Amino acid sequence: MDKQTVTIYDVAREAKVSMATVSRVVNGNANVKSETKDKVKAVIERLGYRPNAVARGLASRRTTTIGVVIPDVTNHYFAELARGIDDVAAMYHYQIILANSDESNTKEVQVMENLLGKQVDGIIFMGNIVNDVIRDEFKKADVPVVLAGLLDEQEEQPSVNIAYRAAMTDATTRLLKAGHKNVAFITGDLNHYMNKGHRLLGYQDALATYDIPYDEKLVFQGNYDYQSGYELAAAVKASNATAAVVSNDEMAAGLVNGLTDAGVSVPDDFEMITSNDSKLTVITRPQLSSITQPIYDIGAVAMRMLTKLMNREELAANDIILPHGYIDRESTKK
Amino acid sequence: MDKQTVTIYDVAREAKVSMATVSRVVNGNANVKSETKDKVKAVIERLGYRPNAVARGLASRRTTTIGVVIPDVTNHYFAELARGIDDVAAMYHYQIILANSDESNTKEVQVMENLLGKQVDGIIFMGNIVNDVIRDEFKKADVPVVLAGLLDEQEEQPSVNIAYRAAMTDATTRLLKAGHKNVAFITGDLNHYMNKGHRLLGYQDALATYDIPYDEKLVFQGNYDYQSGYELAAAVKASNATAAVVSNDEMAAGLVNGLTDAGVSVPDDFEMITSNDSKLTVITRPQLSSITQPIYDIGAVAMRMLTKLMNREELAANDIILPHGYIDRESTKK
DNA sequence: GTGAAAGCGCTAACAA
DNA sequence: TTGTTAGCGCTTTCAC
Repeated sequence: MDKQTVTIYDVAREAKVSMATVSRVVNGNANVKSETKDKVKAVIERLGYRPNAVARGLASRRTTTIGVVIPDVTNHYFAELARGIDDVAAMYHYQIILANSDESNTKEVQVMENLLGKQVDGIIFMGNIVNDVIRDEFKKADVPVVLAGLLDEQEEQPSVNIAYRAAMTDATTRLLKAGHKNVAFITGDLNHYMNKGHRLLGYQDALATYDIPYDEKLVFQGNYDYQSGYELAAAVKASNATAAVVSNDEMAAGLVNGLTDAGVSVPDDFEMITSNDSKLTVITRPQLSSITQPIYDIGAVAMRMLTKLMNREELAANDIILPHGYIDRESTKK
Repeated sequence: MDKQTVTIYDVAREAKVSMATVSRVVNGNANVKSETKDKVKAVIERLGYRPNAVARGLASRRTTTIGVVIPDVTNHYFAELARGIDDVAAMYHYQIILANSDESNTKEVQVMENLLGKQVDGIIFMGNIVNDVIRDEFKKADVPVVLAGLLDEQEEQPSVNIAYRAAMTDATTRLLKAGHKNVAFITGDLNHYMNKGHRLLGYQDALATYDIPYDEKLVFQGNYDYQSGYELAAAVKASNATAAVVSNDEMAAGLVNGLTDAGVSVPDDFEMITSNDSKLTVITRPQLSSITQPIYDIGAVAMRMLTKLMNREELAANDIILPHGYIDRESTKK
């Protein structure tokens, strides 16, 4: 049960070479005669030597570990991002330290400090909001930080996202085109920049195009989960809305069930479009028409971007926008 | 952008004490005069000193990092386990290196090696099967490994689970009691010990109690996902089954939708019970009656167990079984 | 192509 | 209560 017994020193002795040479073969350095390389490799194999990454990290000042702060792994949207991150991290031989933040500023700061203490080579940050406190933490980090599925109003950090505003315009337009005059906009906290500064504007853009006045009574805020969507159903039904665009799938699932339970038939009496195209969209009845977005890819691209930053390579663009789409299912009429 | 500049040495110099003393205050060692402690703390504050966990890990041979191997973060069941793990890990000041394995033996072995190379203090392993290859890897680990939501046929590793066999007996009995003679057993790969060695036996136990012969034609294997459940619907409908117990929620969601789409009304024509009580159970229509299990707690308890093992404390029990329950929803008749 | 040696930043005896 | 001094296992100049 005691850790690590065979060291680079043992290998050097057994192979009758210096530690430096062993280090070279372990790290694939070309400057080793192929015959010594073979000899060393044989000893490594025989002794079952496994390099100590901690010692290596201390000596080289690179840990090949990155930090990932996630609001909650249990949330499918973020889990999907995380999966994209982990896959390309593995591809580049990085490990991931994952930390749940619950979007609490206190926790976010604390996990950032932990991560930095562990000497991660970079950080990918997910969440719903970037405020001064956390922006400050980014500044204190001596390593690159990239945002995945998150926009900083200040645009200080590299990020990868989709065009939330345009996507919301598309979805709203789809409904307006069908003749709806009163389309509800159902979203999360409007203090979140992505909602207020992007989605809402996209919704308004569409209204403007159809010369429909913006009506605050048609915007509803939930907290992104199923229950809040379900509870919103009553208010939505009571409003004069005949359709809705929803910012995320869990709320949309709640809404469609809530509406159905309240005797409102979707899509006959009420049409709706959601935003994430997650598996939930096909589980609900009716299935949910949705904006499509490459969530996994957002994570993957963010991680790829981070590897470049860690290698001090130039970035072609600081804020990457991945393409989105739309798919018709059963919550809209043909 | 360069890492860590102020070291323990800088603090010592500024505070006019030795490194040892600084180390003591940082680690909360009691043997420091409170006035020197204050002095040192002030300097730490002023300089913005942040201990280097890598150096600490090398010197102390403890990294306060644990490895978590997970089949796929994107799977809600495992994500929930991971959340439980992370929460108690944070509570004990451990960080988590998360690695997706996709249940591929190759990947599992590889991530185990990575983790061990990083000198993690312990590992929590999740998956569906423990075979010789991976058992060997556990043996090679010089740190404790605990299984969460996974049983080893050999019972070599500490683990935490629920009584899958009894739970399945309960669910099956619920259906048998209602008068069903032909209850289907729908599960994942029967090569998985948890299915073959526990759930199936539990199903058979219930049948035996009701003197109903076991019929292989009533057992269906899927691969745990929505699609496979949906596709199984046709075969299930074609069989003489009038009810079913299902091993996981995604398959159950697929099955209920598949059945409904095929004109079979649940629960009127067909009753079913699922196993995880996840949010999916309330999203589907009808909502799914389910075995309830404390998934988050399984992760949490596994992590707690690991902390004990890492401290070389005695374990009261090697294989912990957490209580399960049952909840009636709409996929069974009252 | 290979080796010697000086750290990387910290902890943990052991002294004092 | 505090300081001194070895390391921890590796990378990385710098010589040879």
